[in-house]
Amino acid sequence: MTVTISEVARAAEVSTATVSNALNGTGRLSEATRRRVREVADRLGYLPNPAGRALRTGRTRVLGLAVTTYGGHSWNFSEVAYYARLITSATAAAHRHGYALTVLPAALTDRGWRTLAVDGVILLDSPEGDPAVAALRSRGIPIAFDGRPWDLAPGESWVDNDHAATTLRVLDHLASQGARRIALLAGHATDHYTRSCVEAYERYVDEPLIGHIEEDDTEGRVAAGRLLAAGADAVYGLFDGCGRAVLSAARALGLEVPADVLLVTCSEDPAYGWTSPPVSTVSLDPAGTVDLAVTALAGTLAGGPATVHAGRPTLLTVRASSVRTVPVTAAGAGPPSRA
Amino acid sequence: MTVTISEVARAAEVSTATVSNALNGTGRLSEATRRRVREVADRLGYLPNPAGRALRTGRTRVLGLAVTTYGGHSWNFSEVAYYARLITSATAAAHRHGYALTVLPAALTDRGWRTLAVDGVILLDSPEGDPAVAALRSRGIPIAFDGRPWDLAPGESWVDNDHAATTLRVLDHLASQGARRIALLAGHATDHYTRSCVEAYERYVDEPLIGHIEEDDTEGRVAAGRLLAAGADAVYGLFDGCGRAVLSAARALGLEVPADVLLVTCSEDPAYGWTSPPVSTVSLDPAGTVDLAVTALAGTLAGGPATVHAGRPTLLTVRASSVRTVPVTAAGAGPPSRA
DNA sequence: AGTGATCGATTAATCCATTAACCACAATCG
DNA sequence: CGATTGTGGTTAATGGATTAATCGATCACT
Repeated sequence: MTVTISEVARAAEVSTATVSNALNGTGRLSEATRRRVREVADRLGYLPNPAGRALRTGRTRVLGLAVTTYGGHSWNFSEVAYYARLITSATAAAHRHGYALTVLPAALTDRGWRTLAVDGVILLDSPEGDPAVAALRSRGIPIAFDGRPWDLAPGESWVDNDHAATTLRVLDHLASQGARRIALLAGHATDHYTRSCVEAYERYVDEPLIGHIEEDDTEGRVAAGRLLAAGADAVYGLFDGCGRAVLSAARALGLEVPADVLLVTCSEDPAYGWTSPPVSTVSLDPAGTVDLAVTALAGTLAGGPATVHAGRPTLLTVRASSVRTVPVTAAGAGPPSRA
Repeated sequence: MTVTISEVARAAEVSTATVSNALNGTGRLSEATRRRVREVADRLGYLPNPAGRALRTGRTRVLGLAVTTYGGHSWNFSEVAYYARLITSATAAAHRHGYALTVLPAALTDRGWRTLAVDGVILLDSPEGDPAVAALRSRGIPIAFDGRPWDLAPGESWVDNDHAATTLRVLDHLASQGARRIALLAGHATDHYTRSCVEAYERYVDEPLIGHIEEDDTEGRVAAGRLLAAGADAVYGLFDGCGRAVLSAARALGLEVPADVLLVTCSEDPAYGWTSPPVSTVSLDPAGTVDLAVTALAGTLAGGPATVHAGRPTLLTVRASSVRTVPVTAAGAGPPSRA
């Protein structure tokens, strides 16, 4: 069924070493044999057995992508556009560098997953004291971080936006639209993203008003409702679902957006351009960011140096939900509000 | 750095065969040695080398997921909620069965990807004459189809919805709301999904009016605009972006939804519940469907029989966009229209 | 002619785990 | 007591590719 290197060798009347060298462009061979071996290999439909190769070389040409943020709550985040974009972009980037990519389960340290063969791992929003980091390091598996890590070992790359700056920009924008009491809708996670935003927010406002949303939509609505009930006249949501949660909660309380409550949410979902009213969003460009992380990891694996891309740009798209006066439609924004 | 089976054997003062047997629960060993070997392996932090194991057993415990539908246009579909859901669900399902999952590039037949080690592959919406099918079959790699295949080899499973029935149901719904000239917004692909829907549509209407959308948003808007200009008073969109395309085109032409144009789109995006107006959607439950495909594939790999799940249920969520009279809000639907 | 390079290919070791075949020893049976 | 069965392991072959070491042959140079 499957043809091995020795069958090619036999057919081409050379040794397996010659076949290997011919196909890999290594060793010292005459152009004639090199070509002949290649032809024979093609004719026979030879495909190197990945297991054999991996066993010998110790490399698999596979990268892992792991989300450790939501520890226990593995994989409920399938609806979050942020991850969807990120995963597809990471896959494409890996392919570009000649790697396959497999998405690892959150419980990276479980038995059974320690046996998975990957040349390197991209960790998303690794929280403080992440056990996955220790596990990977002890196995000598190179890491690249998407989202600033808590501590960095030599040779490790990372990529991130400047979340504090982004937060300040959003808060400034909300304040400029007349917001007096800005609330923050955050999550429970202890990753760097959440913490940076919360810290920036707490430095900015006099009296912090923070709600916590997790994957569950109902919980988000409740948290948003509490913020509104507590007198918030503007909300900045740090996660994708926050926008819908606030819209929903506002409606339930009989509040109008943006008349009574201003709203900005972090999201990659283009649909926020078509909601009623269209919602202002902050895009973190997860696709571009993870692309850099993958590229950095591939570079490291190829023997290159570690790299850091801090402060990657974010994009605030102002839509009707956070505008009190004249609608300001930025590039890429949705249609004007009809409210 | 990494500890091999022979180091464990040496430490436990047994042969490597005994270690292997002890750890895998095979062979005939006394409980005492079995336990002792396990302890030593734990203490040393032994992890079986996947390459060595794969080489010997011929199995890798990795599944591949390939989207061949959009042939050349690889990976622009990162924004499509359908795929995002599907990929994450497939990953979770694979993990549940003890497999890792890697998403394969569209150009499956390219050199370099033929060398990837997977025990089986799930093909999404495989088009007619799909070269990937032939390639996989010739390599003896088991296939499970998500979306009815064009031809089926023994041992292959497939899963699909009943697209003709779903289409009829949507068309009936639109007709019941007073639509006289229903247009279809489809794609260029030749997969079974597109074809089933188009055929059902063509049998249903007297004078077909079909537009073609592809990944590009602008193109979609243009196609939708043409349909509306041609006098369509209702549109059924087969893909996720169709809803936004029609909303956008209608607005540009000064048409109201649902007053002038009724709209139903296929989508998994919850955001359609918050658009203005909320858009009726058909959910194909990609997560549940691919889960069955993965399970079927895992079953086949475990020696089980092939399975077929035809006619998996779809869910039509009626929202304001396709209701002329009193809003009918089905379970899971968004908020009532405010128009 | 003898010494050294250089070329072109081969030999054989190696990566690590699995497993069929085999072996030493003790207990059981006729 | 010799033959059989069972127990608890070991030995060695195997899977497929890579690669350091080696080797024969040819050619150049002193």
